Amino acid sequence: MSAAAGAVLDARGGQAARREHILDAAEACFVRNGFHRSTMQDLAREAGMSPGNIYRYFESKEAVVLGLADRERARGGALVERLEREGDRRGALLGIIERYFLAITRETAVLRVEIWSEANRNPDIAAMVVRSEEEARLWFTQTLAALAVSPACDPVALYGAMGPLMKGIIIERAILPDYDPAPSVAHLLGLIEAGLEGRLPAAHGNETDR
Amino acid sequence: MSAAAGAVLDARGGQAARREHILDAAEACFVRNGFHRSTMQDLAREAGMSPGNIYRYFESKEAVVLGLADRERARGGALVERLEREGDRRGALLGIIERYFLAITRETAVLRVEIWSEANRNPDIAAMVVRSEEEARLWFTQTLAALAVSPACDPVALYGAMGPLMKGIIIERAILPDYDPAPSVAHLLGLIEAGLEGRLPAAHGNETDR
Amino acid sequence: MSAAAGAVLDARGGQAARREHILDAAEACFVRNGFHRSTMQDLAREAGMSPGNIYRYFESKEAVVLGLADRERARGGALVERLEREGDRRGALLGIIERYFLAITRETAVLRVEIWSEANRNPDIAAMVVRSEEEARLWFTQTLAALAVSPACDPVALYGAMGPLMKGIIIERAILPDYDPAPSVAHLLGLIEAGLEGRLPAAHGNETDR
Amino acid sequence: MSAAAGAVLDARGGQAARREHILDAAEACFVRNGFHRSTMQDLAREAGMSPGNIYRYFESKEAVVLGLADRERARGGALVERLEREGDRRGALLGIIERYFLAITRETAVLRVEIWSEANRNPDIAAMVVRSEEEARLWFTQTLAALAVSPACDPVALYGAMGPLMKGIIIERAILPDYDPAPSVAHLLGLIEAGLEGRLPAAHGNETDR
DNA sequence: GATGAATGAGTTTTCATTCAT
DNA sequence: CATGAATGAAAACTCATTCAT
Repeated sequence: MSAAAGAVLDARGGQAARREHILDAAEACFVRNGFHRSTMQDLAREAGMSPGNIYRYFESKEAVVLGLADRERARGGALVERLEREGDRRGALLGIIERYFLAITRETAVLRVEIWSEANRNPDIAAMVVRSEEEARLWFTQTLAALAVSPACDPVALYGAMGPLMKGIIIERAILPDYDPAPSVAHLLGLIEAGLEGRLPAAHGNETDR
Repeated sequence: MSAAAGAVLDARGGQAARREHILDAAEACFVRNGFHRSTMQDLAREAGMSPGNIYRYFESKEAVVLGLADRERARGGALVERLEREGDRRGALLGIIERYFLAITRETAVLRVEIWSEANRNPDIAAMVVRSEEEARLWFTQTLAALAVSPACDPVALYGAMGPLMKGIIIERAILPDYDPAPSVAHLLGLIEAGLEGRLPAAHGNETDR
Repeated sequence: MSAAAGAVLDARGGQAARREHILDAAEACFVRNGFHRSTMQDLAREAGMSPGNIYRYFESKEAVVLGLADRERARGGALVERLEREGDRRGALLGIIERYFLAITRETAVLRVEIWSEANRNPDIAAMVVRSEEEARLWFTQTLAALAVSPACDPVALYGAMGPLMKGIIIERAILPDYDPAPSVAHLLGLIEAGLEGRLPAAHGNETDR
Repeated sequence: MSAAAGAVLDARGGQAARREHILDAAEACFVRNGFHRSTMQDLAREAGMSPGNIYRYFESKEAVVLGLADRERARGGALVERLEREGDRRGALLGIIERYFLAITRETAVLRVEIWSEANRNPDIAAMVVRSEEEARLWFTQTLAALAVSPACDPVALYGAMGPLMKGIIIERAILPDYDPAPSVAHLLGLIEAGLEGRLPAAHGNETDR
């Protein structure tokens, strides 16, 4: 808040830091009250700045959600990068699952549902969500391919099985007050294990064929 | 659902039929634009009536969403009942999965995401979602228990594995333009099959224990 | 409610009786919630009839208030007439004061305030109020003149002193929860007594002359 | 109240001055059309600002009326204080009567009736009115006690006689187009004079006892 | 006559966005 | 740069009034 501190922020990366700060505030507000029940005044109060000032960093309220969705996406990428730098691919895979599913906070889950819901009406958000999904799919299939221990392993099919399960864990975390993700995560890990070994418990006789 | 039935209901249906009619309109609007971008004017136009008239049937806009969530819940129960009357338990289980997951429309999926999201800020909706989940859990575990072909079958654990998967299918249907639920449904059926036989591909060594 | 009873009402004085019935309902509603917080639906429910039907007897909601104000006025006249038929002028004067001030109900007082307030914005009501005041003034001055026991009695000046006092009693009855009108009524009677005897405690040296 | 003072307040007055400004506008509107026929748009136009801006200073339309009632109450207290500072108690008493009854404007009277009427349905207003009455009662009885010239003076009884008279003057000012309060005020002064001397023309034989 | 469902203009209130300071 | 007062265009909701039955 001091003039000196402000000057420092302004000089180098001030713009970006301010955006981050606003996104933090927005995240807190959106998790608490959802996107549509949070006003720009709320964000401003939470961020400790004036409403008008937010518009110096984001074109509109919608742009804030978009920024939030994008940050979530980028954070996933950054975590992956860090985990891969720190260890092997298997560790990265397990780390991602640990962080994004086993240890997911209700806040994160709620925010994700909020973004998915917003994608239904905001094409920019929808595009961001699709891009995010695409990046995840790409990384997972590549990682699974690299970790395969059997030529019968089909990374694409495996990720096809993992995808809904992962999203479902997030939903349950968001909507069920006492949900414990541990069993589902264990199931997810079992699924991965089986898939990497090429024995994905798959389709068999599909009884609901039309 | 047929045009004829609709006409009969409209002609002399009274209070309940009007509510249904409004809920149909609301569903169309909410799927198209989401809850918060749909105005009461929109609903009224879609329903072919005046805005004020909607308030004869629903106390508020929130009550419309709640009514929609409740109708979805009740429809599930009704479908279950019909399927059980028409055939055996296995048929009912497969029928539910066919209808709610394999053949799910994007509209239904979007509406579901909308309701889940709304549960984050509307306690009435949250209660309705929890109730709905509870009813589903109860029916599935009972049905699975009845269909078990091995004493090792654990219906509660099995439903714990199925739950996120089912919700994830709905999410993917809602957010991914070209999503085909068939593979995931096949996976779900395989999971059920295995679970009923008591060979649920379970926890094993949990590698992400903290 | 029976067809026969309805027919009887219709044949003779039905119109007037229905108006009275509606005015009763309106009075109850207006006392409870005031004119502006009472809806035509409220009146209809209270009157046990449909909203639309009220419009067969009153042109508009405003006409109902006007009708109520007029009925209050007419009732005063009728009471006066009855009292004068039953006894002497002094008895009539005391009877009016007993009924309209000593034994005034909170409901009546509230209704009166409601009408006075409505006169501020509805010219028809204002005219009715003025007419009502005029009739009262006329009757009181004539009666006071007839009852005078001294040639020094000035009925006009006396009524000028009584008027505000009487209205003030009504106001206090309406706005003060535990108001007891007895002392003020006693004062009013003392004032009349003195006035009739020509010793009205009047102006003396007016210290606030401008 | 002077144009100069108003300008000063407007220029750099902040929150409180803006509230005053809005209350002035509200007063004008309410006197002209009554509370229920004045819209927030009307207030805004009269105040020379946007409707939304009023809500920065008042929570709701009801809060505006409450603010107005409170300002009237406070103004009375302030006038009393000023008069007492400027002169003796007798002067204060006469000054209040001069200002609030002899020189009362139709606007003030109408506003008062509006507030009394509103008290019938708004509990906050009712509480404010009761509080206001209580303050008046307290000040008058204390002042009368101090001014008593005879041990027989009963300030409580005296105020009991004055109260309705004072309110009645306001009513007549509000509802009678050509009302001149002078005679009634003279009567009021006579009453006070008599009361202070302990010869209140009181109850005597109450002829309407039941 | 009577009903009550329906209308739709009008009202309060909110809030994203702007802009003078 | 930053503020926060101000805007004004919606939006939810109400209710006097109408009219098909």
